[in-house]
Amino acid sequence: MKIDPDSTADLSAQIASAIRDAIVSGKLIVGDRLPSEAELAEHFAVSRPTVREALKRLAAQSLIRTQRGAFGGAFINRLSYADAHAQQITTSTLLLGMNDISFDTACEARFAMERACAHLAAERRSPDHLATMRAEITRQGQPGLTDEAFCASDVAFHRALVDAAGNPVLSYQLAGAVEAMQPLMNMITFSARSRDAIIALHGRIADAAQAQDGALIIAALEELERYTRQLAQSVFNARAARANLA
Amino acid sequence: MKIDPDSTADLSAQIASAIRDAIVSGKLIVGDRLPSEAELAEHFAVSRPTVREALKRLAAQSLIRTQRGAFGGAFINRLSYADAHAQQITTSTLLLGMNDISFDTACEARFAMERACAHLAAERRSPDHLATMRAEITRQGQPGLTDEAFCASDVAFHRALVDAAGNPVLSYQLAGAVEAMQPLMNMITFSARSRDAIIALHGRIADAAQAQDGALIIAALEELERYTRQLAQSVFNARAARANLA
DNA sequence: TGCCAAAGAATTGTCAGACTTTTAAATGTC
DNA sequence: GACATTTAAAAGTCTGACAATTCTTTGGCA
Repeated sequence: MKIDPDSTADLSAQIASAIRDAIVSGKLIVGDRLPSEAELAEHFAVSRPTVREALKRLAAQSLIRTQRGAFGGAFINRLSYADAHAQQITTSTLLLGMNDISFDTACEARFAMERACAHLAAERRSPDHLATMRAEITRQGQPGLTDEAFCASDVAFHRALVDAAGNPVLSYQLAGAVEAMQPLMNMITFSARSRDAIIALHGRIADAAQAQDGALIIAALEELERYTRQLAQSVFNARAARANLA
Repeated sequence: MKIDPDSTADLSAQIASAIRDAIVSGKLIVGDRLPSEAELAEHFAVSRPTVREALKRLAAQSLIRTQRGAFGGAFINRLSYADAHAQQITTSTLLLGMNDISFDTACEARFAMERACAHLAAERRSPDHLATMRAEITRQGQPGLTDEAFCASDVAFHRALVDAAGNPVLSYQLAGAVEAMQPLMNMITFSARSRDAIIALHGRIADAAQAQDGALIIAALEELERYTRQLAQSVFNARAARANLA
């Protein structure tokens, strides 16, 4: 592990890169312990605070974890689904929030990916997944539910559908797409009528999953996408009209 | 922005969290300048190195960028597609590399997602996308190409297909799925015969895209998935047999 | 002998203070 | 008004120190 002496970048960034490369390339493997901060400082010919900044960068990406005490130190982390998941959601949320992505673009991407799970979900769904979906549908019909709670339940429903595909990689990838949409969905006001329409479509999806009919799931998802985009359109139009009047 | 005085976590982690929350929740918006390190240190009642470690954590996630000099400081970054992309690929690659994901699982997820782009790609593909696909097909047929170069060209081909869907969110999400597979694909030895088969399927995909026929793209992708998984199977079987003999 | 408690050592976490480098604004000069 | 110089603010880095944590070892006791 070497660093380029005439790079203009921060030393801590260079050191973090060097270690990250060693991890990604497999030179350092899960469970390995890095040298102590003092040894790393000596190796890279920098001070300990600089090494520490580099390690914090890696810790922020869940690449390493540190442990205090004798025989503690920095250890290469096994990147868990949960960690990857969390990072994925943070990144997707920020990307959608900061880049003026249109609701349509995000919606299109999300439903396109979700439809990709339909056939696998139909084939592999367990009673557990079906039960979760039914439970969320029930929750969505309860009176007095806030829009936020309705959205959260919607996300839970769709996550159950995705998880039903029984492919953890797919679940992880989809998590970002589905959950990152939530802030955008939260901007929508759901009337009683629109909630009923969405709940009915959810019911069709659950029925189709129960019947293990992938094509039906896709059909319902397509209708849900159409309806969601139309709903968002009318909400945004109404808002724009109000803004013009004021 | 406050930190919990009786948390057991690192101060730098707590401070990073506090600032990250402010960004995600929108209290800090793109372009905003954080207070100087000295001011942050005073605000959180910690030392400057501790603040710096927190800022490095955020910088590792591309949430902020720092600038030296007068009127420099830490600024909230607009998370670009390129940054999100890079993070997505790193995370996915590590997840696949560290968690004993079977080739089949990763392959299934990847092709399921890619098929999700097919109809949009058929509809929106530009001459540019078609040209890229054709160029990569030509490259793949060149004699003397290493397996790594063949894989890289394969990735480029599929990226062109995904980009043809004309949805940046989809491209970003798919990047992880497609590119993270590359290390796994690199474990395969591609014989001349298998290369020819893959190239033929790529040709069918390009033809279907040109004809704007989404169903044909999907059919070719399904065949490609089948073939890829079968190829991997036989390579792994052969390897296992050799291992048993030795 | 066997077990428990205390000492010791290694290592990260945090702090204080100083110095260097970079950068942009303010100032001065022609 | 345009260009060079000064200046100040801020990040980047270093040194040295101490605190907190945790495993190992050692010592004492029954």
